[in-house]
Amino acid sequence: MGRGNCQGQGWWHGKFRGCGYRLTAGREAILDILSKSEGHLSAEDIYIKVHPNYPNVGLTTIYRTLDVLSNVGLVYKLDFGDGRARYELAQGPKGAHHHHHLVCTECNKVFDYTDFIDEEVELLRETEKGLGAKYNFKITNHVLQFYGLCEKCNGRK
Amino acid sequence: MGRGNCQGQGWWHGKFRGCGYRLTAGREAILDILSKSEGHLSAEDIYIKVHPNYPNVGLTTIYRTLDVLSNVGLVYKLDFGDGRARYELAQGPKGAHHHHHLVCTECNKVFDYTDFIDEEVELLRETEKGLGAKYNFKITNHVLQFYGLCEKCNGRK
DNA sequence: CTAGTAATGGAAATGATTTTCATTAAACAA
DNA sequence: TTGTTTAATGAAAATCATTTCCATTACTAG
Ligand SMILES: [Mn+2]
Ligand SMILES: [Mn+2]
Ligand SMILES: [Zn+2]
Ligand SMILES: [Zn+2]
Repeated sequence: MGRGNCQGQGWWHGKFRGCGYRLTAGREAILDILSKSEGHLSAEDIYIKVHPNYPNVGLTTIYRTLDVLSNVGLVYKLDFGDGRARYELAQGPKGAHHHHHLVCTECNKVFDYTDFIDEEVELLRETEKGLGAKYNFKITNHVLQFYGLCEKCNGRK
Repeated sequence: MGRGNCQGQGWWHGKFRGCGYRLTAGREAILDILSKSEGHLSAEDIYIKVHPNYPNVGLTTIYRTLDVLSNVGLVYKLDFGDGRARYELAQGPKGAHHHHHLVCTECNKVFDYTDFIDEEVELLRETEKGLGAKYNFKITNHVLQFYGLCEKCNGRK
């Protein structure tokens, strides 16, 4: 990374710096990996991908950075029930790419899908409104995931 | 499955035995606690409640039994994102009591709700069908949870 | 450039859950 | 009832993702 140049790098600079966080090499490396990979990486996945280029970025920093990034809203922390958190970029250069997840309980592959998103979002919004009113609950987010067997694993039985 | 009930036993006796599992004191104690408590107990919660009456039932057995029970379909294993699994009876003597969850991210209380269940279930079924067809995915279950601040925690800000 | 302090990495700690293994006790046939 | 089979059990040790500690480093404003 060239020193002294704080502008014109990644598209996330503005948002990141705007929240009062320092922009370090390790953090950029992590964002870089996340933006170049197909989502759903675990902390260790990221560590393994970052390490060759930044051997001095430790796993601890990966965890800490992912925490910061998800607080800032740049990444989503996902839980597919396999005992380790997964992370994906909340938005790309073009903006948010809203999707939901289909998880294979056999091979643990995760599939993004956007079909039905509109109806889902519509119902979820309505439900949130209704529940919020009835229970005086201020809903901030939700989790909707489908689990099952992917084509490959289903055929293999 | 389904086999004659032995008299004087819990309502789960038939289902449990029908699956080829032995019915032990520890297992009955755990089912008993689950059926008498308002759901969402962690393994340790259950251990603490079972221990006074069955001091010789260890935490290991609690975990093992909960695993068996959820395989048999008698309990649901729930994950509210606080790092420990929670368990609730899948059905009472009267049958299934389908509900969804509202989780307070501040005090970690979990609220059951049945409102909107019909619309939710309808949409979920439709989505499952559509996704199953499009991705050749055999969907077996789903998770839908809302997170936010309960009345108390929201007011306290 | 320098002071102030956020960020870092490696080691140790944490904590829920699982595994190991010797022992106990359901289930069932005799 | 009694004996046989083998599932179930408890205590301790192991796992393993994530967090905490703490001494050191390095962004950044001034
Ligand atoms: Mn995704
Ligand atoms: Mn519940
Ligand atoms: Zn699969
Ligand atoms: Zn609350």
